[in-house]
Amino acid sequence: MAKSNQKSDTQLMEKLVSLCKRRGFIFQSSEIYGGLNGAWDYGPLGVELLRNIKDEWWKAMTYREDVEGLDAAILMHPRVWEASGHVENFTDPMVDCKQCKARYRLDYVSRKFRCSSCGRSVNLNLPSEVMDDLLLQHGKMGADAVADIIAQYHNNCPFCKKEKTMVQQLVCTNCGTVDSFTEARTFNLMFKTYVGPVEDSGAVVYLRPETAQGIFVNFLNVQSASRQKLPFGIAQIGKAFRNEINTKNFLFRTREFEQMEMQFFVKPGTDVDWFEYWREQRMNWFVKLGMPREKLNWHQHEPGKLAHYAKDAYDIEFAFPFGWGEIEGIHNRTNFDLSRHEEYSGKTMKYFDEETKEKYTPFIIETSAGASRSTMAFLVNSYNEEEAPTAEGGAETRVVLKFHPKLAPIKAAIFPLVNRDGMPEIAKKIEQELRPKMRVFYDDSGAVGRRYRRQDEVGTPFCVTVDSETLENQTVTVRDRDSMAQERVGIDNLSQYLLSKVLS
RNA sequence: GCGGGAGUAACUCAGUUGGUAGAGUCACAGCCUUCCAAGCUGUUGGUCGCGGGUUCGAGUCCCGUCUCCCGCUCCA
Repeated sequence: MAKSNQKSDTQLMEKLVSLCKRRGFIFQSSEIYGGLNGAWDYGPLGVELLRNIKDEWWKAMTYREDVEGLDAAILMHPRVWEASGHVENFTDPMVDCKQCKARYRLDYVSRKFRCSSCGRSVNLNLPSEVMDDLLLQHGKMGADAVADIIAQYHNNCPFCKKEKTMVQQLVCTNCGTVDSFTEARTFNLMFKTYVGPVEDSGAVVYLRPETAQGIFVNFLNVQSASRQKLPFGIAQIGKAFRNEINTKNFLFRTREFEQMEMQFFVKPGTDVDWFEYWREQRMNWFVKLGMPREKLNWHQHEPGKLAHYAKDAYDIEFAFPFGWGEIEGIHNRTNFDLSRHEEYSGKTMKYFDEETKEKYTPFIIETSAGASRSTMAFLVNSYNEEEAPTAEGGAETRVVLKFHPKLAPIKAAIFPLVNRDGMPEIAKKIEQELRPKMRVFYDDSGAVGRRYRRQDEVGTPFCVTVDSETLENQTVTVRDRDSMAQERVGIDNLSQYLLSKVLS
């Protein structure tokens, strides 16, 4: 993001957040109690938008012969998260330098050993688990206790030969200050809770930090129940939870969020081709729903920075006002997950290929989209302010959310032009006819121009108006949100007309 | 977690040296209106984020805390 646009970008976000609250898209969680950090509620229009996005995803991903649906429980056996690596890798001990306020992951802090007697420094070789433990104990254990542990491996100082004098020192790589760190604090990003009324460690379970594991552990259940052959996928939409250190940017980084994930199981060796296939599919999905390609970006994870499970990984990023932000990840997870679950559960996760008579552990191509993040991206993308003519011939700013009709919370609004001559009655009848077929809104208050603008602000693609001509020939005007152009349509054809526009 | 900014009606914001809390918009009920908001009349709506303290008296001063925004940091 260019610096010069920073202020207007911030203003854009503020206007959007304000509109979201005022019109019932997004509210802050527990607002009357002062709010809960990083949690948001979807209001009447927000939930429609979110549902529409999820529906479009579900149709695109599961209305095909090679993908099945699933809805796994949020609570899973705790061993799942040991197998997945989340217990081990989702924990980051962090320290802050008291001198320069820099924050580090503890394992990135440089360290040396020093003799507390003669003061000379030396490199020591200790078993790695001892090294790790010493780091974790930093600040919590006295120098003597540290010296005792080191003495089990190096009893004497190599220089002055005194016993039990070696202590560790942590060096800030930013300001060079020695031992100025806060106590190590661990942030496990998984929320913990307890099964049953007793809070003992045997009953600990986690709120899932991703929906994917529910798919992996059900791989063979789904495969056999649906009689699918490889390659095939399993799709799931659901909430996930991460105890983020910092939440940020409205819906972008929250502690509770919703994922739309599809895990595609393939024969090893075919994974690279499927990876490319799904990348293309997923990018197209966003474009078809109205996102300009130039507002979307591929970000490839650097080979050295890939997650522990991944062979290749691309993110689809959207141009948010605060910069590029990931809205979906397409990852080649290899056979890591199934192999680990096989190891930890003792149950086979292998697939038997009837045709080639081979038995193997499938590779997995993951498409993992954020439903919450996508909702925010679609909101940002749809927000427009434009000059619109007024009745007096002047110009006013028109705020309009240009949602794709499939995503719009309200599909059509119905107005009587004026509240007399039988127009309200006809308009009411039209409303009742349309309501079972799509989300509609009836409005008869104020001038019709005001009603149009109100609908623009929530992204309603069509406004139907009953006027005096309706009384003569049974036609109404249908006003297009984006062009503001009107077209006369017969009441008989109205439902068909709108449905064809809304569904295509 | 650090630094900076902010929090007063549903929204955007005023609020003087500490002295009974305001405006516009929105909403609602009418009136008027024959196609692109801000005509008329009336009405609803605020423990000034929350909790302490100072004071005869706090939206205003002090302390703490929560939340939001920006920048760092972090983001298996």
